[in-house]
Amino acid sequence: MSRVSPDAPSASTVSSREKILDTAEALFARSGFEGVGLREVAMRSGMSKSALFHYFPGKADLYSAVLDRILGAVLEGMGSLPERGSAVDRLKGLVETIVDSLAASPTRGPLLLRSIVEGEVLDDYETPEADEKLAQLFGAASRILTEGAASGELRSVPVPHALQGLVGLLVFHFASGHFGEDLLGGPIYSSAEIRRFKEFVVPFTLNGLTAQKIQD
Amino acid sequence: MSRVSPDAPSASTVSSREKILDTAEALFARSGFEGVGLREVAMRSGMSKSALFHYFPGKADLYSAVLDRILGAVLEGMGSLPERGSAVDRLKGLVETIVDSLAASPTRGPLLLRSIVEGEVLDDYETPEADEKLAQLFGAASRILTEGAASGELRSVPVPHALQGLVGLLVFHFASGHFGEDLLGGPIYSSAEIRRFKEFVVPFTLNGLTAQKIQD
DNA sequence: CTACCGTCCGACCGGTCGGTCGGCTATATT
DNA sequence: AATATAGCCGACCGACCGGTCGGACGGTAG
Repeated sequence: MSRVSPDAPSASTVSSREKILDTAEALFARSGFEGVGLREVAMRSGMSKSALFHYFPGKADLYSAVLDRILGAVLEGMGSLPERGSAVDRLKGLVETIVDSLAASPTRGPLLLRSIVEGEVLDDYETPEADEKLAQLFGAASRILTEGAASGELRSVPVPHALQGLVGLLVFHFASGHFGEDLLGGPIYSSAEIRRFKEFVVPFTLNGLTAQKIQD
Repeated sequence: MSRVSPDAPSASTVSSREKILDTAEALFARSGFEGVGLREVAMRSGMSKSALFHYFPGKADLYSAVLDRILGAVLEGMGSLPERGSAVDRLKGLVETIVDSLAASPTRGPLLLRSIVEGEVLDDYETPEADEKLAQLFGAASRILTEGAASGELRSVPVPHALQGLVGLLVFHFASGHFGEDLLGGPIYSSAEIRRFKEFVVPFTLNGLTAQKIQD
């Protein structure tokens, strides 16, 4: 037994499994959990539905795997963020990094937002892995907010509300689909639009969270 | 012929139709368009599925009617807002009014957000009535932003981005379900939480959009 | 050569989907 | 009394759902 990993799969397994994940990510992002049929996932992955069940025990597990992969990608992007320094700078870096992660693939925002909104009826895909990643993500963000408030750099706002506001601002923008494109008058995932969005959302967030007096 | 309206329905018609709308609104908000079966809507409305088709030609029409009713309610709440005065005050009034409208029923936020996210695959329920109401809503909001920017009261931000940010901030909060309740540590639709949310989101929005200099 | 195992398939299962159809009943009109 | 109409129902349709099952195929190890 010379295998390094106890479950190292063959090359074709890897490609098939990843192909399924890619396909499922795109479809789940577009149509949601209930709106996607495993037949379509399998067909677009170039295999039969039975083969799909060879890699994932069921639809919910497939969804979980997709969600977990996205959370991992977002978290990975946050890995290089500095842990110390000006809270404003760190907050700016956090927002820009999350925007970059969401902008990297047009499926991430929609899928994340759907997973939240659809979470009411589907607690199935709440895996420990995803929970852990989510906790890390929010932990890093809330650390910036609390430390910034302690140093007086940021306004003292309720951290949970600020976190939820950030999610709403950032994730929704990339999940708004036709609605957003109608409003903005063009594609959301063009590099120009991503730049414009950053130019709006970074100052908006910083202005909203920094300690400033309204001159009246 | 003493009827005032040419299609004035009987009392039972009104109650049945409204019962269907109420039931459908709750179910669509929880499970989305694809996740709701007309059998369940009919059963919970106290009638057979066939009777449901007597009132609505199809599932998409039912969804459209639900959506239109919600947009009408939000728009109605905005009717008493002043058209003149300080842009900051008007913006504050707008945000608080929208929050009140969304907080009035726990189905409105989820349904609105879902209708946006699911809009990719379902352009069916884009009725002229809903489009008109949406245009009025955004028109009122964008008027505040442009006039405020012209008078120097507000920062000069791209209006579409600001509108989309507002939608993300406000609608997402009330549509975040279990996710939001876990984050906030309690129910979203309690009067205490609604007050806390206002206390966060109003200054956050005003600080984000008013013209202030970051002292550095 | 044989036995095994990962990969994949077609056929099938019970069940649910949105939607249709013909007909029943009660009320209102003529 | 006869007719029309609104409101409602049970039965049914073809399509699709997630999931199961037995087996085919090919590479690899003994």
